[in-house]
Amino acid sequence: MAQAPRFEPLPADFSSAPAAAEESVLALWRSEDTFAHVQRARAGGEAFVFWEGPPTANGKPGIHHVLARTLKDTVCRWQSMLGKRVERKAGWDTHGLPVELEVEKQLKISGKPQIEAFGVAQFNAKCRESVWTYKDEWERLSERIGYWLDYANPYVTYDATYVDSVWYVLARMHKAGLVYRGKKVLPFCGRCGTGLSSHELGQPGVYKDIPDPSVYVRFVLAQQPSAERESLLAWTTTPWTLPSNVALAVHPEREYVRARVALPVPKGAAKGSAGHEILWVVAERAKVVLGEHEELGRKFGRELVGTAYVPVFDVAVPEVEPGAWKPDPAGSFKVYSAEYVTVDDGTGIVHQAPSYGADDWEVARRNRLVVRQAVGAEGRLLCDIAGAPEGAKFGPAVRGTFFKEADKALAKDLKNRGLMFKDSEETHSYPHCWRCSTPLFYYAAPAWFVRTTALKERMLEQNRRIRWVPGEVGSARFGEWLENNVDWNISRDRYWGTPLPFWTCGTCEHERSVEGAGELARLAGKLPENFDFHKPSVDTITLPCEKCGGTMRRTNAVLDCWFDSGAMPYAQHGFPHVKGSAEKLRDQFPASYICEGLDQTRGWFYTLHAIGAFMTLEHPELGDGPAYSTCLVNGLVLDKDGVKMSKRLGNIVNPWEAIAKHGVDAVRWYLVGSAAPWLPKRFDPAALAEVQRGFFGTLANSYRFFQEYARIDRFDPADARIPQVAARPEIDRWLVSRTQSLVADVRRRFSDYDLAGGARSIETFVVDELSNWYIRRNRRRFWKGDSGADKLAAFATLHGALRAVSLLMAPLAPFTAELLWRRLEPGRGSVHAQLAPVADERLVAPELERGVEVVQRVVTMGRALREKVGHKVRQPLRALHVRSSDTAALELLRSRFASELVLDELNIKGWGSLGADDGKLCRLTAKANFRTLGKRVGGRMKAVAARIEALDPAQLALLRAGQAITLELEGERIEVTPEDVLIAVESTASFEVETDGRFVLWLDLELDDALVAEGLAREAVNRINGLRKDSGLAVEDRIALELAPGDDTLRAALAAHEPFLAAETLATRVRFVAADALPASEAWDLGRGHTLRARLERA
RNA sequence: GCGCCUGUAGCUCAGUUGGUUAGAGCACCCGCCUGAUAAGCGGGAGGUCUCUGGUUCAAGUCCAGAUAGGCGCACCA
Repeated sequence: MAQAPRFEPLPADFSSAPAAAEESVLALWRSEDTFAHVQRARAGGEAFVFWEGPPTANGKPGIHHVLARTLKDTVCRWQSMLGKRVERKAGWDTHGLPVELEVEKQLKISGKPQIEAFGVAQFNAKCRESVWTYKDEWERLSERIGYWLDYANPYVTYDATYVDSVWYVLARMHKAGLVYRGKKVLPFCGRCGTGLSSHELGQPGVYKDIPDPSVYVRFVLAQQPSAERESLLAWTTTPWTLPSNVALAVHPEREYVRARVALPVPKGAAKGSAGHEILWVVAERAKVVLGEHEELGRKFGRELVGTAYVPVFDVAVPEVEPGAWKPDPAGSFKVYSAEYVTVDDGTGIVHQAPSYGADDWEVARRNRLVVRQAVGAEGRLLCDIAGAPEGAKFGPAVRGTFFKEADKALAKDLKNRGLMFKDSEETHSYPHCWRCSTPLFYYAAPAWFVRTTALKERMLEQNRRIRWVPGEVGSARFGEWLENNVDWNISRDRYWGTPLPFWTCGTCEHERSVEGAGELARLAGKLPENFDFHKPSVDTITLPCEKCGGTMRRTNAVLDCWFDSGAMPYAQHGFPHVKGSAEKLRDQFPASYICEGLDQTRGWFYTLHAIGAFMTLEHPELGDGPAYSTCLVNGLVLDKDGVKMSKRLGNIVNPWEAIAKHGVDAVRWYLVGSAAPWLPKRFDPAALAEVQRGFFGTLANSYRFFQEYARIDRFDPADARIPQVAARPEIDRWLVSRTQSLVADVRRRFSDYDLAGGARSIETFVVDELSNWYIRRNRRRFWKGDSGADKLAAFATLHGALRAVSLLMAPLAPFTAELLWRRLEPGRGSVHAQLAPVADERLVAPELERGVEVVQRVVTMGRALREKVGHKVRQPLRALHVRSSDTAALELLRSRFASELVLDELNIKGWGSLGADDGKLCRLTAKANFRTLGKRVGGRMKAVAARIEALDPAQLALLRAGQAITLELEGERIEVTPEDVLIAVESTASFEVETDGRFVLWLDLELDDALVAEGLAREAVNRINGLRKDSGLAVEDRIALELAPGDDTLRAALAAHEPFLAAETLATRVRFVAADALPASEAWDLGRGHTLRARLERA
């Protein structure tokens, strides 16, 4: 016979210091290389494709990363346990502004001129280093939280093979006609000197409320029709755009009023004493903007078109070539019509600065207006406009002033010159650069675009095939985003990024794309030694123009780094340039599952989707579906008061601290199990402690219990003498049945991405059913001396349940599961290499599960009743009486199994009466079963319900006997079956009962001498065992006991129950001595006036 | 302004296709147990299911509106 396994105890400090135990698991995984082993074991499995959204390693990971990574890890582990091959390639996002910004900070430089001065090559070298600042921290945390990822072979977005691949994607898009170069008004960051894409504008924290000026400016008519000065009144919140003004716009179909308004007067002077002026505003706004005024006339907007006015600033502002049209200087400083003008605020007259607004740009294009730029790409004035008055706290609006800072000086200047009608401040939400926080401005700059609008329908259609969890993120949020899709600005006038693979000819403007380093080498003749894709070396490569023979130079820009990460499905394999990458891509596309934060809707979720929509067209072998088929979205992690974590508030939870204190399994379990993943989550350390204690503590105790006795008895799960499940006692079959139900439930939920639901199911099972019911009920079976079939059955049942739990919890709590599994199944390797259990339907016993439910219900009521009547459970009582209308439940209670459970739990000698109704102590009441009847009788439900409540006992008896009865209602006959009537019992007794409508319970409270004696014996056992514990005895220590009862009744009672007493206290010898023989010991009060002294020693 | 989500006990959350008396954990109060023991268990108290209206025989659940919070979109001339 094989050696029985030694069930090792859990680490002694598992409950008090779980982190140490987890570290030991990590050490084991490291030494065994468990991850690699599991991956090898699944090498032949069907692929479950997971893509890791690449983090940037130049920032520290936080607690929200623990949530996201746990969700990723749990699903991957689960799928792996389903036998799937789950490749888990790590990835790093290494390009882009955030990196450059970090390096600028490091070098204590700021802005493009300083970078250029520092040297682009050196700057990019610094960037390449900087991206790894926190790589170790990321890897350490990922390892510590059990996030299994292949960090040995990550994809890195700056790697040559990666860039080579991204070039391929871009070049294919270019060849498909989807890439174009345009001049567009874009949100622009002056500090970074580059435009932002619309999804960068969607990053959290971009829109911030800041005070903006709100100014009403007079545009004085060039032709003054009367002696009183006449102006068009325009409103703006961006005075800095006024020097670049070239036109005004009005709505053609709106009415504008010519209003006579009193000029402002000094305090105390009569209104109008300073004279009047005439102002034009849209009719709807006249009252609000002008206040008291005299209406002199009205004109439609279209009638105002062509009206000329005097420029507000008489300075030479640089003009720029719009490119798309030839400007006509004669058109400047006139009124034009534009449909977009609204009357919700302002004056209905909109000042036009084409370079700084998309709508303005469009008006300028249609009317061939001149484009003036007083503010350049750095966000600073390109010429002197206005000085600051003496003593002003603000500076002048001179060349070099940052646009936001020019506002005050300009406003002051307008005021001094009498052109300011009204001047105030309003708080607006204003966009800021998502990384450097500089206020953005809209600016017309040349940029490269991907015509994603051409893919809109395809993206919408493919989106409908993605399973979003939760669904509304896809249907509403993402869908809406796609509906409003605009072309993707992929160019950034920066340094550290994938260079755009587009070359243009200086002579004939011919433009071409390059698919990768190979093609570049072919076109250029050869590439320099150690060719690097990055700036500046790539810019040294020129190509001969295939059209005119001129010289083609690469466009200066680099790629939006979001494109990098969106291209990871292809570039992580180096597709198509790396050998074998085509096969690899086909195997690993589309993703079965991705999971990131809600903020990625416009980030990675979009870029993957958009590029996927194109690549699946280019490469039909990739299928016609979306790039990913399931997307699990997780919400924000807030602090315990529901406040967003921020450095400023100091409420950031350090993941390391939480992990050190409670162990990462508790953190994982809490984060995933406490609520749906997409809901904002509060991180409450107190709740975390509760998870650790309540669930993990109980589970550990359950294992400890098993382990202790299994070891003593050398239990072997492979023992041939273990009875088949069918031959085990009911309570065992019950737990086996519940175990199977749990397996089925968790399988369904985990496979359905309902991780929280699965966690809850496991937790309920462990705490309520396994620990609090099964183990508590069956403790004695494990203690008893013999090693017979019953004991083996108990061991096997408990072992099976713990085994199932360790397997089911493995994806979510990988450490604890491993600790348990390795002890329960020594020599079988890692729990993570196992296949998930499959429920055995044949072992599910619904009648037993129902029976235990009934038992638990009656026991709970019985305990409440005992409490009510003041008899503690130690005092045995003669009988328990039960009344119920539920005949099936009564039948269950009568079974030996249930009877034993109930009577033992409640310490009662036997059933008193167990019946439906004796007509005296309780009464039956009937209620309609709305669920079954409702559908059938519909509108007559109320009447039927009333009739059922009024049924007489004879009819109830019929129903209880299983017969249907017929009700007459307004001439109609309604058949009522037993199922349609819910019969409840109600007590009519004058003494204490416990009832819940289903059962009525009462106790036989009469105590005879025998019951009292037994109660006393139990009291004695209780005290003696307390003493045992206080004396520091081990559980299996035998004792010699000396008892000194205070009176003869007690002496007789204890003597009568001596075998019981001895057995319960493990006394090998019990000796009764005189009361004064044990003077040193404490006298216990056993109640009813009895006292007892005792002494014990180890036998 | 528009869209989505959330609002259930003091706190954190469950609540299946509408159906009898809305549940759990924590905290609180009162007990119990003591061979899992620096654990464990039971009982009690605690709810106008945010509000209003509607559909329905029946609404925490469906519909409409309001309200509060969150997230997103748009506008911000």
